[in-house]
Amino acid sequence: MATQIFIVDDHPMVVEGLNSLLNQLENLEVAGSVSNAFDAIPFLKQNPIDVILLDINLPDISGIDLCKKIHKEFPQIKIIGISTFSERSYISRMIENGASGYLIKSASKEEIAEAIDTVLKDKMYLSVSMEHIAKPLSILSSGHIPSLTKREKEILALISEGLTNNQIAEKLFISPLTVDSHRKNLLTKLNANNTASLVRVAIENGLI
Amino acid sequence: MATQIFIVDDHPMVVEGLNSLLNQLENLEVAGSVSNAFDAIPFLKQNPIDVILLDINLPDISGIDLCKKIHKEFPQIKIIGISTFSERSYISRMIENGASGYLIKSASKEEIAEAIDTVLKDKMYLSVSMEHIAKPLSILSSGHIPSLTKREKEILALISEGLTNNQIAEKLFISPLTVDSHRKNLLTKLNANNTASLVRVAIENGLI
DNA sequence: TTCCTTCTACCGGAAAAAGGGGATTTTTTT
DNA sequence: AAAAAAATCCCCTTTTTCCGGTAGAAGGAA
Repeated sequence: MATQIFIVDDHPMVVEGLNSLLNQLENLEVAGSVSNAFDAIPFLKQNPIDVILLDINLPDISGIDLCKKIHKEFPQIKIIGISTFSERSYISRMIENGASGYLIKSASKEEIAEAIDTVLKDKMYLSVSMEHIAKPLSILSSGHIPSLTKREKEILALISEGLTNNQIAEKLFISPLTVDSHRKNLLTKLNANNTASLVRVAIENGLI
Repeated sequence: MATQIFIVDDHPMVVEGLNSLLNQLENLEVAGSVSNAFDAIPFLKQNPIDVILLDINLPDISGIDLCKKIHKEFPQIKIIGISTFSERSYISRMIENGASGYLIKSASKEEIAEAIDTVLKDKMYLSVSMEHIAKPLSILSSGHIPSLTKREKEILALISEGLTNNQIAEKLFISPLTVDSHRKNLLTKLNANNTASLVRVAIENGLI
């Protein structure tokens, strides 16, 4: 029996495109598609699926969370994340949550076929197109997304809004020196050398 | 003769999807598609096109610039911008540069058909799906998008990468004082009070 | 209870940025 | 050629951030 593919993506254009591209390939069959996370689980309970192509940005819950859920309930199903390159920061988190690979939306038919092939062999597939991207993610490449504490996230958000240490201190009823300490920790954790790169890295990694 | 459609998008999945969706509609014909800005103009010189579906994120030059170029050279051609909702900040600039409408990638077949229909009647089409988007754009809603000069964009990018005025000056072979002048102009133009908000606003508005 | 993390707070000095000017040259447009 | 826009450079002062530490208090986990 042909490999059963399931598509989870809320962009009709993309679903239609994947359908059309996959139909040109041998030994594959698109068993179905849904446009949100909510409908995905029931479908999987009813149908024997081999590979899921899962968009990272979904309207209801994030692709990351859905990925985790699917991987827990259906560990035999291979998951390939799909994203546009602007959301590349999510990728490593997908992998951490059970995905076996990812494709960016500019992937060619051949790359899609290769990705499916690779994950079916229990290997990890990483889109080569990724390498075309000019600036690789500093943090992504180093492997781990730094975990920030509640307070740090709070202060990071205020920094990105343009508040100074003094203004933040006033707002949070703490000493400006404390804010400065948090700021220093943020710079270290996100591997930034100043406020500018701090904000950029934070936004790129979805921390804000 | 059927309405001639031209697609400019670097995501094969999307191109394939649009092709497939548009073929289901009457009185339309997809005359061709290219995956970058460079190939777009030559194609337009050779083929009589009515409507262009133009992705905002292209590998070579930005969709905005291409939009401007096409509108200048082929003013009779209607342009519909395409973007995912995360890039919604570009939309108003597309409109300012000659686009007649935009669609987000989660648009349905019916919306796409309506968009094409609308722009052919010399009207503006704005995707209704847009209204579901949670936070409206600060600058978009306030009406005007600041236009930055080449040098300003260049310096803005370097600032966001964490370079100081001195480092930027060295890199561009200009005086640090000049860099500082540009920096001050950037702060004014983007209505930011410091580097942090400068970088945030810049990223939110797709300036980086 | 001890360990660990988080949040808190401090010092001193150096470096960078912000604010508010002014002014000349180069490039582009009309 | 004239006007407008962009890019260049400079001064001064104040504010803010960066860097290098150190260290106590609160709270949860082992």
